[in-house]
Amino acid sequence: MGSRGGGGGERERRPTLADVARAVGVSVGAVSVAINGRPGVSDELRRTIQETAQRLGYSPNRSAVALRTHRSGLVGLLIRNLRNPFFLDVAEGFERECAERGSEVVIGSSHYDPGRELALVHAFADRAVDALALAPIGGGRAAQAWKAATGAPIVLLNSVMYAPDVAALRVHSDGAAASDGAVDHLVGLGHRRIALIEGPASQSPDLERTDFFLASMLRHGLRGRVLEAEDLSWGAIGRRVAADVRRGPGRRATALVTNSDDAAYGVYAAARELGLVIPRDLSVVGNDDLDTSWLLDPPLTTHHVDRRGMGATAARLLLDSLAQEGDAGASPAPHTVTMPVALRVRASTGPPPVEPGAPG
Amino acid sequence: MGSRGGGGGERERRPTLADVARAVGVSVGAVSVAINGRPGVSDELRRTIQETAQRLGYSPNRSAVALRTHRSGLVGLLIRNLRNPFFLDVAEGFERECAERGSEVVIGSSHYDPGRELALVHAFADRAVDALALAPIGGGRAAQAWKAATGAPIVLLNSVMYAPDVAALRVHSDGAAASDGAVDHLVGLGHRRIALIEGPASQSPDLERTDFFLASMLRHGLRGRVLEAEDLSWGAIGRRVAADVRRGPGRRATALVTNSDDAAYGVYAAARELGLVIPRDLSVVGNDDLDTSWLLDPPLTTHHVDRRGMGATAARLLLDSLAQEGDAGASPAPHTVTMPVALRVRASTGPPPVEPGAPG
DNA sequence: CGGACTAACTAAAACGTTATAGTAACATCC
DNA sequence: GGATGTTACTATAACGTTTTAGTTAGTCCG
Repeated sequence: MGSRGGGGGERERRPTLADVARAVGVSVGAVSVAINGRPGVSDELRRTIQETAQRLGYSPNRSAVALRTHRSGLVGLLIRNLRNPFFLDVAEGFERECAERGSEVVIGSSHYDPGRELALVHAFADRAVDALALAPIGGGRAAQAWKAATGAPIVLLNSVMYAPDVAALRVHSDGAAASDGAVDHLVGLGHRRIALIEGPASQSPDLERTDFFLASMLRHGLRGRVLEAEDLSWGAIGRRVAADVRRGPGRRATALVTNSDDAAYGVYAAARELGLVIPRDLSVVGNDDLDTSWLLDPPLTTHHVDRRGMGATAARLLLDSLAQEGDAGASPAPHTVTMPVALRVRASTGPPPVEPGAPG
Repeated sequence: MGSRGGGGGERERRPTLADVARAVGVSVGAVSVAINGRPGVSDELRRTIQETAQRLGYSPNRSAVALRTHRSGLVGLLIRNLRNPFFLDVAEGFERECAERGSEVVIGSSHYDPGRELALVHAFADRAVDALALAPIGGGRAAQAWKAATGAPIVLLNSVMYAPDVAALRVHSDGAAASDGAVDHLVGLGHRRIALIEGPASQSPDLERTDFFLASMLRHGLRGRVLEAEDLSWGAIGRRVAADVRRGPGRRATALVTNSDDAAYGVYAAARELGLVIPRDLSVVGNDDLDTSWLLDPPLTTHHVDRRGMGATAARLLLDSLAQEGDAGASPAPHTVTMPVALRVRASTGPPPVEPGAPG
């Protein structure tokens, strides 16, 4: 029954380098060198050693390796919220790529709390985590703290303006193109009063998104409005939308742009409660193209971006940078990758409602 | 500018126990004992040491601790697919609970590949991962491998019948109740030809779900059908549904039960392509109550379960079991927690279509 | 006052690797 | 034929902890 604890049978020690060495009759150094494929042993001995290791079921103790080499084979993924479906897909791509290259990923969620974010960065540093992918929240001390504590590579996700002084890799979707795409589409349909839904500045490092939106509006000679919700929960978004609707028919926004499909879902929920019909009363543009978005009622107009590719790219940048680290002195230039976006026009956008007393 | 690599300034070594010991003028043993709050130093010295450690910015090297104690402070979470929104919420609850108790979580995705699942189990074991939460795929060697390699605690998620011989903790939602709830509801609406959509047996360890479904049907004197899709992707589900629909009006199922909301979404997608209107032509019951499910067109009838609570429960069981391990010899009894489910009746279910030539 | 006990520490041995310095054997070369 | 390498190894010192076995000093007690 192989019970554990109590008076049960003792768990046998897992084999170590020393066990393999003893079995073959050589020194542990030779075994280490042979197994890691470094030069220094004859081909024949290497083969013997590898066979014996296999036979004994040897596999290296990663804690010992990490202690000795300061490399843990762990890559950190620090995101704001595990439940965000956007980062889920990113995480999927990230994990896949890491797995392929022999790294495990340790995941942390900041829950939008700067203190927790910083604590996780230090926890990762204590663990000798080799590299970090960070979707930061506002403030911006985390990336610096990581660099200061470890000097190891870091990639920032979807945060163009964040911590510009930190030598970081960056991967983000093309925010300017997405903004232009959404605004051009809505203006083309006849909308003039268009608003962007945002969370509080402190929670979002994608502040440039707001700038992009205002710029896109300006190109059409329009002044964009920004509706700042307390946070990005559906409830908070709903309250903010309701407040805008109370401004009345001639003043409320006829179209809402969001920075994520998830936020757009919040608008859907609010519209349902307010008795507004999308798109007859209100047009909505999302951003992410989550799988479920075309099953919604109505299907959501949104920007598609290759989220999994984004995660994989982030992992690739990180691991490449890690591999280069030992090489020639030159530190690799901080690299930025911009992922293209594509507007998917669906049924959540239409012409604005005709207003009483309006011309035509 | 603190550049890295090249000829840049050297990163200074992070302080160790020895540094603190030197600063205070005591032995490293004393410092270790003082910092970990174990008895053996005077209160005064303890205070001095802790202050000095704080001042120097000391924090323990987890690799060294892990090497020495065989405890890494890491908990493994091994799921089938990161993109599954169900396990996302579970992961969220799990991560939160672990974080609160000072463990980091290292995440792995089997991608429904038994080989990869097994490889990850061994990778976790090499890392001295303290405990494992596993959402296994069919076959069932992974849990055994974990026990054999580590003897450490394991909790199985939503897999009642899986590896019954392994002394594991188990957390799952109440499959029998969910099955009864769905079938009773549909039969109450007048349905008689009800089918369950399933993936291939090899991919799903929730095989008891099928049994539950057949039993629920039998209680009404009905014979349930099981539609087995090649896998649980929307495409595969769509093909299986299309095949059933081709059986013709008098023979095809009028209602479909799924084991997940995600699978139900696949049915929605298929219905849309086949020109079937839900619920007029086909009723659908999901299982999970994902956030998006009530925004769908039409809102999905489904079973709600506290997914985050499920993850938190799993973490709690695991960490409690870990804490007990050192204690009295008695190994804690394998514990099973069944999470209650609640049917949310929405608009995806209605009376079956009236069939030509049927009585009434 | 001397033996037994406790409290508060120190010294040193692990834990399982990797890396460095050393050694023995053997070829190379002027 | 001795200096000079090269090759294939061995022995051993780290890495930063925890833990075990001492060591010293102080207390208690008869």
